[in-house]
Amino acid sequence: MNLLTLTPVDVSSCAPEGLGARIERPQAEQLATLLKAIADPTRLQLISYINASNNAEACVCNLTEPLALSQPTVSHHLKVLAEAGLIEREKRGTWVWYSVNQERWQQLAKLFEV
Amino acid sequence: MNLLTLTPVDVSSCAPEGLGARIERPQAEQLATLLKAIADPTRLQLISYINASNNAEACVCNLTEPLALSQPTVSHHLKVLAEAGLIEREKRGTWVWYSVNQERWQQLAKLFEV
DNA sequence: AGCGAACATAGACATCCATCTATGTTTACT
DNA sequence: AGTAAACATAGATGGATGTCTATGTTCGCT
Repeated sequence: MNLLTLTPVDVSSCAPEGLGARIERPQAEQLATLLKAIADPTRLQLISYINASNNAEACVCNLTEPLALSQPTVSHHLKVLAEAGLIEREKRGTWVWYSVNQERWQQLAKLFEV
Repeated sequence: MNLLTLTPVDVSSCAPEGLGARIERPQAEQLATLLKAIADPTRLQLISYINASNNAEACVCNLTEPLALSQPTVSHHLKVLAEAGLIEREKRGTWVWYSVNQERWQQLAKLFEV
């Protein structure tokens, strides 16, 4: 359960041909795990807020107030997104800066190209 | 709760600028509802199986066996997808044929174009 | 060293959800 | 009309999940 040693699912190998061909259970489960990470209103807002920030990055303290959520709740959601490989973590001093993994995001887009 | 009178969310207006700009709670919730519909391994398989079938359509009885699920469970998932506007229903005699709404599917893809 | 700020983790709790069995509804066929 | 098949709906149940409060950890500053 170490965040740093997590190896996120390889999106491009999840469904190489998108959803045009039959996918079997293991691939479907990996894909679903990835999609579940973004299928939450709070996490969608977090991603959009990070993208809309200066340098397209934000720390936790920048996100709690506009979302009106407690700090642990925001941390929890960021962890879910990070475990899915959709955002990246960078610690600078006391602050932790999160940014969207654009490459991974583009891989996701390919899933919908039927 | 009538399936026929449901008016699915207009995907294109959900997040007109993708997730590059801040989205507020109501839009985020609509989007999440849509994404939750596909964030399930069984429903991902259903979509892929439908797409891979003859004429890109399938009836319930074609889907229960390969997915090893009960018929009511399959019907339930198809209903969720239909309510999200991602698949379409067409009754012919005793059979009900489901097909993927390609237009709506393409709209989804645009959400990931950051 | 000690304190405060930023963030993570743990645990609790209420709600949602995927699945099942049982049953209802519609259609085709004899 | 009666029966069987295809599908939907209802209700139950175990497990996942979003949120909170309380607490731990790390870092900078005096």
